Amino acid sequence: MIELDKAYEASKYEADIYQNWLDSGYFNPDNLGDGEPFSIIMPPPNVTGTLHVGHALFVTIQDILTRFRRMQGRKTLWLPGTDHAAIATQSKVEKILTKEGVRKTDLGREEFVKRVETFAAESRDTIVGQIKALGASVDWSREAYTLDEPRSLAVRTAFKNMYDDGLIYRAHKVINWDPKGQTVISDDEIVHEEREATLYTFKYSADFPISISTTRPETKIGDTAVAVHPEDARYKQFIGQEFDVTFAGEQLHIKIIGEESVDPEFGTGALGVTPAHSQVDAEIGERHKLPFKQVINEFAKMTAGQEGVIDQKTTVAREAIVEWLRSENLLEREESVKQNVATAERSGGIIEPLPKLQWFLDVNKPFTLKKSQIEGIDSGTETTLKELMRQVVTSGQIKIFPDHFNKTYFHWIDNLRDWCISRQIWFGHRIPVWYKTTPVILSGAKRNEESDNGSFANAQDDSDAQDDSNMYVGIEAPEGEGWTQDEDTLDTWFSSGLWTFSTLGWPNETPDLKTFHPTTVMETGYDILFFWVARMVLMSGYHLGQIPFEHVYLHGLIRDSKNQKMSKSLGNIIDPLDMIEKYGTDALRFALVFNTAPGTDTALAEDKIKGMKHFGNKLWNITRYILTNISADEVAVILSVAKDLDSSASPQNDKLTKADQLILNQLSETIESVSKSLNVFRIHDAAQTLYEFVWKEFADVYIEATKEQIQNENQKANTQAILLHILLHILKLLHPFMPFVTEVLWQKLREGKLVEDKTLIIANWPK
RNA sequence: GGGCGAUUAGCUCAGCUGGUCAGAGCGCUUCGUUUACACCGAAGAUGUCAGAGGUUCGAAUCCUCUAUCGCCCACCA
Repeated sequence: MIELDKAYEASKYEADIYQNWLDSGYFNPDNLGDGEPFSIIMPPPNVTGTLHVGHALFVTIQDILTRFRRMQGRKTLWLPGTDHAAIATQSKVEKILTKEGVRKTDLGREEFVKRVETFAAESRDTIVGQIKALGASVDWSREAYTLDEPRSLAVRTAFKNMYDDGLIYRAHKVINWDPKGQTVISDDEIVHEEREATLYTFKYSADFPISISTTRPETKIGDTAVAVHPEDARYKQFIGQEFDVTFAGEQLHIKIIGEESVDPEFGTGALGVTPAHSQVDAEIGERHKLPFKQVINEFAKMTAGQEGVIDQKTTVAREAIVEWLRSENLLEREESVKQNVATAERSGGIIEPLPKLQWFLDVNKPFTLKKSQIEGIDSGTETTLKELMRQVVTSGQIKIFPDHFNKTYFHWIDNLRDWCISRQIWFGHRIPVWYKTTPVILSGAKRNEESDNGSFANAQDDSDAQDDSNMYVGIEAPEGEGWTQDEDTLDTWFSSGLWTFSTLGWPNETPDLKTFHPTTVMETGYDILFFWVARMVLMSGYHLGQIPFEHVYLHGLIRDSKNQKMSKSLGNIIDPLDMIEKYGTDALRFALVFNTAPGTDTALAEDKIKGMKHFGNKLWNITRYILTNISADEVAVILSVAKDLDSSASPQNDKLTKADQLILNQLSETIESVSKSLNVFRIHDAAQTLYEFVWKEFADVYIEATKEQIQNENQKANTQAILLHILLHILKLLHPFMPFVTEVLWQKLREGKLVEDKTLIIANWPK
């Protein structure tokens, strides 16, 4: 019969097996039957380098779900892709250039973007190679990239549609400026770091009646009001009064206002309001129609104040102002406090709130949803993006798993503000807006009477931005001379939000879109529930009137064996390719899903992967044992007996021994349990069940029993048939988890004419 | 400040809708060179399931509180 090596050596087979799968064409749903469609769009890895174990985890989970459904006869699509990851990729390339002593401004925009594209292309190739190494059964013929031409068309179309509906607008607002990265970023790209700070309490000037407290005295140059609680007996009498003071050489006009939001218990109970340099103060400023006085520029330097303050970094100016307060005897108190400082996730720069002209997506503005398949929102009725995002989860149309993330999702939506979608970086989707004249650089632009009256030149004011004839918003560039495209690019999550349908051909009404959208499952990390999952819901709801996916499966983060985050600096990174080389892909895959719960972080030790390699080897040797106990001339008989086993759930064969009956029962229980678990995404349960069945019930008990049974001529054929019967089922059941070793063994059985199906990929899932 | 989650064998964790749920992997101890596998097999040790109340015929599993840890969100200047 067929000879097997004593041990399974994964590296000997994996590459060939994967190539055979590709050649079979079965990763492409066009080559499958007309079963019920099943689709997963792969969360596109960033083209910033190579894959880590986190990627290996999501590839494994998605591949398990995909292979399971394909074997069940569903018309299965798993569509792969990569993400241009605007800021992340740009800064990566900038770092590389810096090492070469080159700055991006030396290259110019066009040349720089070309460099980034080259880097992205190489990175993409690496990533594709790794995804293949992991055994992903994706349809490469449909591979997408967030910045390729079809996706660009989708982005421009989406922008245009939302602009026409008044959801995308351009406005001069206080935004999160990253002085290090020189771009605006959204609320979600901010991370708060707790730091020690000094809270200073002082008066602007000796004749000012109220003391205020702040950790940032330098911003007080931009104060235009002092807010107190309207019921505060200490200050009530001042509300409505206005004062002119000289503060550190700067003339300030301060109005005393009553604000419910001011806490009388904190500090002096009075808040110096700096509308231009604080998100909160900006809101107060809006409510009270206060002037916005900008005193800090894009480089975090002061644009006002006396000598020693103006043109200085904010931190230097702070010292200077405190010094001045001391010398003027205005400083009343200094105390140490803990403070949350907003920093940019990517660059680490400290966020400087600034008023700037940017593009926003309005999440609260009502619009009419023309064609709706959203439960609870009828076609032609009004809704808002926020309501839409909430509704699809409330109604249960989208099911999030594990379900406690529902609460997190709602919590985020409740706190959601308009999304700033423009970025001052070069790499990305250029905003599809053109201006008749070159837009002015807005550095240092002040929001005051002057600027509103025209010093912005071409820059539109909030109110009339929508209908300015000098501006053109379109899918393609406008005809005629003298048009200049907006310099900014879009937040990478804008294009990512379109991912479930831009990958399927939208805005064209393609067969793919019709067949596979809404997609069946979105499988991704819980850490990007807000960034991405919510944005996809928003975009799909708005543009298609559909949910983007029926199920959301959130996986946890992979940590090291000591439960620490993996990072280069800790040197505890587990490289999936190393593991594949050492233990084989199947071992890595099984280790990643074995004994882990969805949505929970998991520790991964190399020992665990090693252990799972042993499991693959066990399977190998089980097959080896069975093959050595079947001779070629027995095959026909064995197959005919095995066929009988297949045809009835509980064979009434009176020759069956107790051991035979037991294992057959255990098999049907295992089949039922595994299918059930996979149906509800309990992958770890399914993995555990299979492990137990294969090793404990089949190998340790039944196979041991067969060593005697097979000597008995009465039982021999039966025993051989049952061994084969169980083995075939195990290979099928285990295939989604360990695709390589199961396929190798399947092919061996095929050589021995023990199975007919050409490949396990489309073998029938056991029932 | 608000929210979410965790606390189960030495380590890492699984235990879905309460009743073979006290488990798995790794590690550990002893024994075993039987032609599937030493990447193995057999036998074995370790846990008042964080603590305190409560619901129940019955709770690791549901409720309340407490403690510790982790994460997310947030404008206390």
